[in-house]
Amino acid sequence: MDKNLKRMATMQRMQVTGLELFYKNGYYNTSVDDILKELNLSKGAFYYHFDSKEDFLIEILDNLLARKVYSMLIEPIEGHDNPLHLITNCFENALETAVHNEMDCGFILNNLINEFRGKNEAITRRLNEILQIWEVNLVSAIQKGKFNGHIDRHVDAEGIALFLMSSYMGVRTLMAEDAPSARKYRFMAQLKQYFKSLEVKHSPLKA
Amino acid sequence: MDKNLKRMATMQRMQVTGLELFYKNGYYNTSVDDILKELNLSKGAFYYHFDSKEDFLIEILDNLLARKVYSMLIEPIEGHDNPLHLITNCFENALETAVHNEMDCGFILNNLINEFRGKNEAITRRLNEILQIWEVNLVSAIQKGKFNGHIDRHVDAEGIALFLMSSYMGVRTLMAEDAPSARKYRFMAQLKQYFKSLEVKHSPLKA
DNA sequence: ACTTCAACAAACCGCCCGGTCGGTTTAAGT
DNA sequence: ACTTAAACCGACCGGGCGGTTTGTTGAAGT
Repeated sequence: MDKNLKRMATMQRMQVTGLELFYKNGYYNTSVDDILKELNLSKGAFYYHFDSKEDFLIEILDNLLARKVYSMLIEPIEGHDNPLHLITNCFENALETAVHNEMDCGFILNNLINEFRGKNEAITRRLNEILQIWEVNLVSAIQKGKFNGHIDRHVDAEGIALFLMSSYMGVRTLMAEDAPSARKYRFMAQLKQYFKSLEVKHSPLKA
Repeated sequence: MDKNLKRMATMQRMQVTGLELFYKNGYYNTSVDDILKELNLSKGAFYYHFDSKEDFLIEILDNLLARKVYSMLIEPIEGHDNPLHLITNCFENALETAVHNEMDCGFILNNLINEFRGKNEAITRRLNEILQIWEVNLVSAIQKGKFNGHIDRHVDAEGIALFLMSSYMGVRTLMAEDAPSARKYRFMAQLKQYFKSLEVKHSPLKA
C-alpha cells in the first residue's frame, strides 16, 4: 500500500519533530502550530492523522520515547557479563551522548514526568510504566550479577536500582545546566566509587 | 507604619500561595487568576504589588525558595561534626518531610529548572545561583571533613557534591511518583553504603 | 470636615492556543 | 477520462491567559 506508506511517513515526521519540540520546550509550551510550522504542514494534516494533541503525545511516548529509553538504557545492560561493568558503560555512553548533544535539555522522561504530575493521569501512568520497565531490568541485571558472583550477595538490588535511576536523572538535569563534560566525568568517577563498594568482598588476608 | 505592615502581609500571602501553586502546577500552567482566586483577591491588588508575573516569581525565588533551600539543605550541614553524618541526617530529614507532604511534587528547584531551561535566561540564572550555593556549601563541608580526618583525603569533593545533588534531585522526583516511604528508605541505605566508601581507610592489619 | 493615597475591585484588551470545518489537491483504480 | 477517497490546506471559533485601566473604599494626616 503506497498510501499507507505515505501516511506512516508523514505521521513519523510529525512525531519526530513533536518529540524534539516537546523535549526542548515542554508539552504545554509547544503549540501544534509550532510543530507544523517546522514541517510546513497545516493543522488539517495534523488533525487528519491524530485525534488530539494528547493522542499525538501518547503515540510519541509509545512509538519513540519508550524505544529510545530501551535502546539507550535497557538493552545495553542485558547480557551475562558483570552488570556493574555493563551499567558503567551504558551510563558512560548515555551521558556522552548528552554531552555532545548541542541542545541537551536533560532527561526527557524526567522533564515530562515533572510537567504532567498531578495534571494528566493517563500520561503520568504511561511515563511511569517506562520508568518501571527500566527499574525492572536494572533489578534483574543486578540480581543476575549477584547470582554470577559479580556483586556482593548481601546488597539490596531494588535499592541499587533506585539509587542508579535517581542519580542518573539528577545528573542529566545538572549536565543540561552547566559544564556537562566536567560533570559527566565527575559523576562517572563517583559512580565507580559506589560500585566498588558493591563488589564481592575478597578476603583481605589473601591479597 | 501600619500600612507598610499590611502591605508586607498581603505580599507575603500572595508569594506563599504563589509558590505553592507554582510547585503544584508549574509556573506557566498557573495563571495569576488561579493564585488570586485562592486568596479572594483581585488582579488590581496583584499588579499593585508586583510589576509582572515574572517579577512576582523572582520575588518568590529570592524571598522564599532560596531561604527554604538554605534552611533545609545547607544550614543543617554546617558545623564541625563528621560531614557525612550531617549530610545523612540532613537528607533523612528532607526526604522524611517529602514523605509526609501530602502533595509532594518533587524537588521544586528541579521542577523550575526544567521548566525554564532555554526559555527564560534571567530566571534560569537565578535558579542556578541557588544550586551553586548548595554545591559550594556541600564542597566546603566535605573538604572540612577531609581536613578533620572524617573523610578520605584522596576523594574528589566536587565529584561527591555533584553525586549527592544528582541523586537527591532524582530521588525526589521518583518519590513523588510512587512509594515515597519505601524509596526514601532504600535511597538512604544506598547513600550510607556510598558514604562508607568515602571514610578514611583504617589499616586492615590493625583491626 | 476635607484631602490624600495606599489598597483593592472589576471590567476590559489583545493575543495565542487547541480544535473544527469546508474546500482543494493528489493519485490510485477502472 | 472519470470516480473516489486519502491527504492536505487555511480560515475560523471559543476560551483562557497576562496585563492595563478605571473606579471605589477606607484609614491616616491636618
